[in-house]
Amino acid sequence: MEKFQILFPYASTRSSDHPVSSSMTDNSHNLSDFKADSTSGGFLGSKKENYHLVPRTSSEINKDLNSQGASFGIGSPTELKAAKKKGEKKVRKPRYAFQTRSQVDILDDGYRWRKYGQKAVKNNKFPRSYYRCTYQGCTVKKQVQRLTKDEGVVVTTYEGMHNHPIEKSNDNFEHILSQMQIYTPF
DNA sequence: CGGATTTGACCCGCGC
DNA sequence: GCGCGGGTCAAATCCG
Repeated sequence: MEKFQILFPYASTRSSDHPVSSSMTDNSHNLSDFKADSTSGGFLGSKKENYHLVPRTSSEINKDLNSQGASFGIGSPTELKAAKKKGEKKVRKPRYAFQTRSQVDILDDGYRWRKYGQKAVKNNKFPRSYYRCTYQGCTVKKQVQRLTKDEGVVVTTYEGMHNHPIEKSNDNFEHILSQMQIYTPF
């Protein structure tokens, strides 16, 4: 595996005057709803390197990404049909993004993901990949994209929370320890 | 053979 | 209404 480190993106000054919006409205099979709880994201870290998670709000993320010239469609609503039909408040599922510096795109965070799409992103020569957690009933998604600006940087965005434990039997304690760090930064 | 990936089609919201 | 950008579906394909 390969080492990578988390960067703390911050930058920005401008705008989100046009937050890219997207559609998330989903489809036919009603996914079991997210239990949107806007606090903790339950993902974690990986192997041998320790790193910190930086939870952020959608708008913050948007700012960052926009300012880096990589428009990432975060910001959007993940309000679902369910919300519609139930007349509930539009809950936006929280999204958490962070950047890492790595040669590889697939950061192994301990969960098992199934790729369900890949799209070219405007202003970016690298495609964005979409993954969904394969655990039954778990609707967590994540997308990964590399910045053209600096192709050493990979942006990973998580959406939703896992409703189950990590699947992988990870190699060793180091991994577990790094996870513990993740759960306590608040 | 079964699960994961690939990849083009499809769908939706938004701005013009 | 149309086209565009972004997100998802799903059939075909790949791979263990």
